[in-house]
Amino acid sequence: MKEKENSYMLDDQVGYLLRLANQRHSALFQEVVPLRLTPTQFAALVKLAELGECSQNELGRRTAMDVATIKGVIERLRKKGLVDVNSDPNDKRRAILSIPKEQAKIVPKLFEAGHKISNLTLSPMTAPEKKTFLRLLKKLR
Amino acid sequence: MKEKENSYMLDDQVGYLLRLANQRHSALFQEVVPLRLTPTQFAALVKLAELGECSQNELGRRTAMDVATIKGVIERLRKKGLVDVNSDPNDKRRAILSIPKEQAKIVPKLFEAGHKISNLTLSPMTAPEKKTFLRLLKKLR
DNA sequence: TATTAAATGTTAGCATACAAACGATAAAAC
DNA sequence: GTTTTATCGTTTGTATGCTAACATTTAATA
Repeated sequence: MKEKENSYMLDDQVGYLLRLANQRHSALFQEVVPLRLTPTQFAALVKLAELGECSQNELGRRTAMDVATIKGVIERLRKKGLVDVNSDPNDKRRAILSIPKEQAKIVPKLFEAGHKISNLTLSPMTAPEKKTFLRLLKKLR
Repeated sequence: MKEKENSYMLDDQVGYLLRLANQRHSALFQEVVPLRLTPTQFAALVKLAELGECSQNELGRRTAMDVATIKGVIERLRKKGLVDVNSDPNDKRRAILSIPKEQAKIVPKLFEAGHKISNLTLSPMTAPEKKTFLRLLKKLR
């Protein structure tokens, strides 16, 4: 059975609903996250914490950010003192990123905030719904 | 049972997955949509087609766009000749938006493209999965 | 009626997000 | 060993998306 193409319900379309869900998440994120981090800054930081050290391009790939996007994100994190940037002596193209030792203690706080934000975002769902939703959402990568 | 807060899997978090799903949708959108419309330009246009005439602020509310965002979107649509902007004689604050008569014929093409994009975006899912996913996604508004 | 409050649209600033083009460097192919 | 290709990072341009402050106009209230 084919859809009628003389009608279109914007409010039922997956793209529109994804935008709304993102808006919801971003608003909750902002209320909970420490240090006024943005979602992308947060993603870059926790992934860098996971990897330990990493080049800028690789961190971008691991967090699904364009080279131009990760560049700006790292620059703002650097200004906040949350990321160190050093040049790789073995590869003059590379910039090696790391979290300064003095800032290591914030990582557990980021994890805690992250869990809280995820729970808040999914709070309109029951436990089995959350599980189903995340499973299906992962298909859209 | 409480989550361990000494670990955090970015790739399993709803916010990150929503960003990835949005990226997927945007890429497909761009391949299919006519006139190089962006997702927000598209949303504003089809909602305006649905409403017939509308003030700028109301169109923003109906498409979940901030006043500053809808302002820029309408300005770009106006430059493309896809939206007319006229001042309301009964309310000097208002700008009345409409789709020019010469452009009315593009609306069915937008609907067709919109259906195609939604189908492509959800193509990794089975029919029942699509239904479940959209039902759950609507809870995150 | 005068004051207050609310709605509409504008502008500026910050932060993604992506495309495209570029120089420098390193790796692969010949 | 030289040429070709690929990778890394930078810069520019366009388009959201939000906050905040603002002027104008309209509606509500005292």
